[in-house]
Amino acid sequence: MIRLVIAEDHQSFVDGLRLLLDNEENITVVGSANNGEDLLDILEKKSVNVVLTDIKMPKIDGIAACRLIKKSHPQVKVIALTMFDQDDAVKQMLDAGCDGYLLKNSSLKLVLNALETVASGGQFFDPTICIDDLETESHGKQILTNSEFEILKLISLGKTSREIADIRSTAISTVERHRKNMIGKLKLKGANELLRYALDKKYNFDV
Amino acid sequence: MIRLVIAEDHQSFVDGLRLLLDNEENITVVGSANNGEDLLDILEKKSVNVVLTDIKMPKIDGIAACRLIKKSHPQVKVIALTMFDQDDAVKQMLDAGCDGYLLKNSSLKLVLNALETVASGGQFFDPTICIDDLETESHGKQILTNSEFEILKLISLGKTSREIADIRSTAISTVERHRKNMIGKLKLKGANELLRYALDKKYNFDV
DNA sequence: ATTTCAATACCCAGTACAGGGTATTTTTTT
DNA sequence: AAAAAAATACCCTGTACTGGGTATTGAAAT
Repeated sequence: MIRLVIAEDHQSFVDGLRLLLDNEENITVVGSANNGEDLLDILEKKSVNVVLTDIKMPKIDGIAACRLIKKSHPQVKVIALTMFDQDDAVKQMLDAGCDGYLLKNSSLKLVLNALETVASGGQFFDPTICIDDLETESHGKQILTNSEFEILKLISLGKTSREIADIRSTAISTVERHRKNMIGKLKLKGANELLRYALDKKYNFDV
Repeated sequence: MIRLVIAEDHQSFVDGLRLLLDNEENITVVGSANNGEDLLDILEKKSVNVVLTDIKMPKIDGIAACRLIKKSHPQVKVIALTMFDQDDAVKQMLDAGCDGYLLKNSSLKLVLNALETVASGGQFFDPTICIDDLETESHGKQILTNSEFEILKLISLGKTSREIADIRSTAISTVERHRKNMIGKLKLKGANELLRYALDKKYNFDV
């Protein structure tokens, strides 16, 4: 029997997943949290085998939470959830000792597969995330060029293309071109996702 | 002698503050961190009296960090730093047991005052943050109407107005109207800030 | 020495949203 | 029952950005 806790800051995602997993006989969702602090609280109070946790969460993020869990409850298996295929985040999560990772848009079947695999002592890594890239640190890293990275940082600060162009003393068209290129190579959809990606990336600006 | 650690996301702020405090004889900055995890690490390794910490930080935020510090090192004094006068955050920080809070644009004099006050066992709260408002919980809270709040959540999930209209079975124009009203009453500028606000607010969706 | 890549910059068409105004209906308050 | 607040929906104009395409320049790689 898998006794699962879901930690994810979007409650609707939690609700949806709970609903899907309710039909599974060998899985009980014993609790859910919207942040790392609540997750750790649940671990103190209930008997849990597997934790499915978002990487980016308020209060204590998935990486820090995983580290703390592996220290205090080493028998608990941890599977990371990520929105994007972010090498750095996944790498840090692996470093924190997680037992698997999934993209948030994974099929239910894949989720079940992952849960059962880690519950029985294995590891499960979403096939669409390429581990080889993770090993060759330098390779997966330099996706963005210097200008792109610089612009990404400004985007994360809430600047518009107009403002970024002024700051960098270039034409707006150039900034827009860089945005488009980033959206293309990161496989994002629109300005919103780029902003979200930029905000997410701040995790790694200091690494 | 005050043995201080500064924890703050923006390194430039840390550098600036370090420089200012270097001239103070009774204060030694024994370390600095850009995230909560590193902050806790420093506490393990060095002898520290006072921690000056940002509330919003990667990995482990200031509130969670404060709680953990007060558990493991109850003698260490914690002062919170906030960019804005954010009632909820300050309230949670107080709840976590912090000994004071400052706005980031405080004068050096105020910072020194705060450091010395808490180091000698007192509490120091930035006078421009009104505690009275903090008590009357209901007061500052119900700014957004139900529909607005619902739409804000969908915005935080990255939905466009078109998608939100579909989900809620209303016209796009209605969603756009709610967006405009929110931007107006929250004094924001544009879709980006609304998205950032929506993402920020997730701190409180679960409170 | 030549190819390749990054950075720069422009064009056009189309979408998403802001910022303004207004109007109708339903619900809540009084 | 009347007044106020919330939710709904539409108008128009302007801005920001996407999704295409293309071209020039300098630096790095081969």
